[in-house]
Amino acid sequence: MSAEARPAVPAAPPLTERQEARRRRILHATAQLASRGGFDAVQMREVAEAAGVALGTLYRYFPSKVHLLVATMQDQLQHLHTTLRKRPPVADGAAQRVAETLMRAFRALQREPHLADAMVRALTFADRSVSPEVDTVSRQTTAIILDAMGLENPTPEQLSAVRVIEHTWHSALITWLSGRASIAQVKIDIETVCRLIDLTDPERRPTA
Amino acid sequence: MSAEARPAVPAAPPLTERQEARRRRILHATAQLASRGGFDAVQMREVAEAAGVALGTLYRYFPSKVHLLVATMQDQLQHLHTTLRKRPPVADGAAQRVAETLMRAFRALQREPHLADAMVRALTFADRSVSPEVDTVSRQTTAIILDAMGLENPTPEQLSAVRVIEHTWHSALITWLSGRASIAQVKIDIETVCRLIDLTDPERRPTA
DNA sequence: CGCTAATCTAGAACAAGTTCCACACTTGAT
DNA sequence: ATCAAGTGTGGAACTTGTTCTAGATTAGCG
Repeated sequence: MSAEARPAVPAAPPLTERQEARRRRILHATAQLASRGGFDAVQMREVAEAAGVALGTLYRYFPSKVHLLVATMQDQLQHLHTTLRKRPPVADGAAQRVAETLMRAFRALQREPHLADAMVRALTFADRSVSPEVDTVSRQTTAIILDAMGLENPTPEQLSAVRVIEHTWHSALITWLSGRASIAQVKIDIETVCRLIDLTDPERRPTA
Repeated sequence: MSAEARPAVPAAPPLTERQEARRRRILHATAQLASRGGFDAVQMREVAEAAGVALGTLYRYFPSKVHLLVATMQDQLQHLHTTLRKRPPVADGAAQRVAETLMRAFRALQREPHLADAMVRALTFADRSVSPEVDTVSRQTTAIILDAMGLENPTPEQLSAVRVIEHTWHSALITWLSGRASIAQVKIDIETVCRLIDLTDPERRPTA
């Protein structure tokens, strides 16, 4: 139960400089290819070639295509989080700030819809073998949302709301990526779900 | 905008009896295999063999593995909806009834977790070429939820809430299937998102 | 420096989704 | 009954993710 235990990731062995460079080249090539044609355009052989690395090496660094794309998403989320920290949302009220933050993220994704496709599809297609990595993405997303809310010690109720917001975020992205929902529709869904934040704000409705 | 247009599905050509039987055998074989080992266990060659049909024929009926599994989901949802109509939820309040309905569906899925895995993974992995079919699933789900709410003429606001509930439903299922969330966690998420229903009930908060 | 273990490389091999092809069988219209 | 078009069959072939192997390279260490 404690946050100490890290059973699945005992410790990433420290990488040499060349290895770090390889890893970076791989992720870069992946993002490049993904930006072109989405999930299908990320072909392991091509990634390996573009990164100047043997196929076997690629698989040593990332044990599957999904691992590779989830790692790419971690990378992108990192950037996003940094950017957001520099320019926090300005809206009034936690709900509005979260909605603003997610809409900003959404606009960033719209600039590279194919890349978004590759990352999100990988994320939801991931099976148990990728759970630790997907979990990291989930924690990053949670951190971004909590940041936007400006909370230090969220209540369990608020954490539930955040979970539901993440669910909606992922699923709404999918419907948009597969052309079943418009940008406007996604916006409405995000705003709708963000209402849950006010609903679970102990300031407003003290212990319901 | 009108609900009349059906651009992508001009009209399914009527199937002969033998064809209907083939289709049924295919779907049955699919559900069977999926129940065993989930998405990966549904192998097109095996489905074809189990259904007593040539591989090419299988592909004539369902143009991809994802199409096949989404069709399976349509089938299962049909069953579920029929069952639910016979025994509607009994809880007080729209939100409670929807939560009850979804939890019932969730328990049904728990009985065949591998089948659930196959169907849900296919659903979220589906690309644009499967949009019409996925949309059908979405409409079925919407119908089930609206039934539970007991609504004839939902407001746009209520429809938004329903959309968000569907998002949460799908995404929560995925986190459960990939072992990142417990059954209890899914329950909490469902109950949390269902609160949106009360929030958008014009009876309770007349035009906010 | 010289050795050993780990890492990389090139490429073959394998697995499963998908496509193709040549031929057999229904079916429906004449 | 017969012919043409459409449908189904069996199986090969192609694609791309993944695994495996044998031989170079590299890194750390005495």
